[in-house]
Amino acid sequence: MLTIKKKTAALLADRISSVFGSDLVGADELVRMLEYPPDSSMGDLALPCFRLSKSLRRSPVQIAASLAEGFECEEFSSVTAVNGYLNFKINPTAFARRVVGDVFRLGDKYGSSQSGVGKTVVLDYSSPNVAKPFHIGHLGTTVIGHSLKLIHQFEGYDCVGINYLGDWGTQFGKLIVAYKLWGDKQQIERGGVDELVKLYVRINNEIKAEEDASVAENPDAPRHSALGDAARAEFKRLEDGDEENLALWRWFVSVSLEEYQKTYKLLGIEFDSYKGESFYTDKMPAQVQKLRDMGLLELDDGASIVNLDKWNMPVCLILKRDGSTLYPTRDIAAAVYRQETYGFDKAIYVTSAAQSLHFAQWFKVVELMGYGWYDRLVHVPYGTVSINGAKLATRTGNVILLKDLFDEAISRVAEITREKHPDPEECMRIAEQVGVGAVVFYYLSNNRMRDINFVMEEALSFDGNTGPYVQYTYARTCSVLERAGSTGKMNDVPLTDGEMELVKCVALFPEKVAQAMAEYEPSVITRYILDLAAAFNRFYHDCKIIGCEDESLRETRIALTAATNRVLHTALELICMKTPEKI
RNA sequence: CUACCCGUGGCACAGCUGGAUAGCGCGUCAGACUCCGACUCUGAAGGCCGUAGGUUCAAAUCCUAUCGGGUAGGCCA
Repeated sequence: MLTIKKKTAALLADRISSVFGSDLVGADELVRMLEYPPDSSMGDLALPCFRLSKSLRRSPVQIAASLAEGFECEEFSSVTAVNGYLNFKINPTAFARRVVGDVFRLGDKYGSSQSGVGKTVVLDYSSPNVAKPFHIGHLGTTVIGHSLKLIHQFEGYDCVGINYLGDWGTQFGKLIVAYKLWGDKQQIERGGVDELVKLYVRINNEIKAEEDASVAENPDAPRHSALGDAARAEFKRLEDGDEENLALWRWFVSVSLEEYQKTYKLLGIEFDSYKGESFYTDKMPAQVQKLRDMGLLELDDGASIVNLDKWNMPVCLILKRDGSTLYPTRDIAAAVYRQETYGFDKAIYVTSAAQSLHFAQWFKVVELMGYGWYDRLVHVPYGTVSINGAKLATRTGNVILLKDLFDEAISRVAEITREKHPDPEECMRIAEQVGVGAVVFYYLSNNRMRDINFVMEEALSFDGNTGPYVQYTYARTCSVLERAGSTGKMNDVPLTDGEMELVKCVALFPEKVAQAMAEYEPSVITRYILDLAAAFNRFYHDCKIIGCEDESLRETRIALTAATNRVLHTALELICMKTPEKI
């Protein structure tokens, strides 16, 4: 399948060499040079000839004129030179026929260039911390990460989605102490992760109180807490394989996971691996030894570090003064394991931009260690989220749990759908798809690097550029097709501007998918969906479809609707949106 | 102090591998449709693209400086 640009570039390359007898400009180069004019009245595609003027030693105006002179082919109804631009007007019927034909022929593969066939990509995303709240701060990594996985799968990659759970560390010592002191098994079984969080918050407060008291008593002595000591001791026992503590730890993890699964299910997310931090504890020493053997490790103030001065970065800490490991150590060990296990062509890490330095550092360390695959590591950062203008803070209670966010969204939608759908089950199903979709669409509308101020009212709005708007449009196409009873057929009828705009928009999809993947940017798809929905709604408004008198025109319009329906479906799924046929 | 990210109409955002009159949504005002689904569509008002220099035939887009906001920076993750 060829996109308009590729097809045009191929024709142009021939044209240029036959007119100027020069092979200076290749088709690939021309694809990059071609652009869409700001106004379609100028043309559907344009080649600015300014950059060619140096190599062809002629003025842009002359070049455009020479190329336009007698340039005829069936693809274009006209090729004209305007102020140094070579403007192409597409032959509408042939073009529409080809585009819609591609959509019908390729079905749910339309838009994919299959550029990832035979390659493997590992995606590390979502990764919540066990026994800590799963809140909207995790929405970015979860939704962007999964969307990137879907996009890569669509392009033919073998994908491994990894939920790198925060399931190890001193917080488990604290949790064990807290549970033994105040915990209630049945309460946790009933209340789930919320109860664990309560225990965790309580012990942290008590430890802080003890420390403050110790300072008040003797300002010169270091801060101290008996509970803190107990927590460290329990974690040590856990590390040493104490059965009782291990059992508790497993239980805490499974209770937390159970809760997260509910949210994942709403979003349609499944992971291929849940290997968390705990899995890598025994894989770190080998990497530390390798660093030491290679002479990369330096002692600094008792800690083991890798000096990164040469690369204008602060040192990367590998071991604490007491010899215990750190975050970068674990990430390096995990990357090595994943390369050995999956042989990835790309490993993508979706985390907050706040961690950019951390990733830059350990990526560099991996390179220094001589691992040839260091350049396959990709950090995909995203901006931070605030709520109503205020920063997220567990302590002050300024958090919105993901499950509460989705519950709220769903119940608001349910109030509206209830009138239309008396069947409670159907009503809830639709409310779920639309409510969750509204939040996801809102989040994925922006450039991922932009900081988001999360305003519930806006996220759940139904007007304008929103999830409900595009899902509604999709449902409308479904309804039209159902009433039509067929998927139509492209006939040789003249197309209006509105119809052509829709066809051009459909034709753009493959480019957008490629761009979204190249930039690791799901919002490219989100905005494309908006364009497509708008183009369809204009078409829908201007043209009678089912009620069209002319049979061959009616069939054509139904086919256009079917193509739109197909692409909307594919595109929505790429950004973790459900596609309800009725709303 | 150093590094990275962001700074586009009242609000929230596209456009940034330089290219033809800077786009979309919300809000405001005025219309159309009320039909294939409660929706949607059309038009108007509103921007010296943070500021100042520079490169170029051409700068919202590249470079430099500067201001404002955010994030990170050795024993947390």
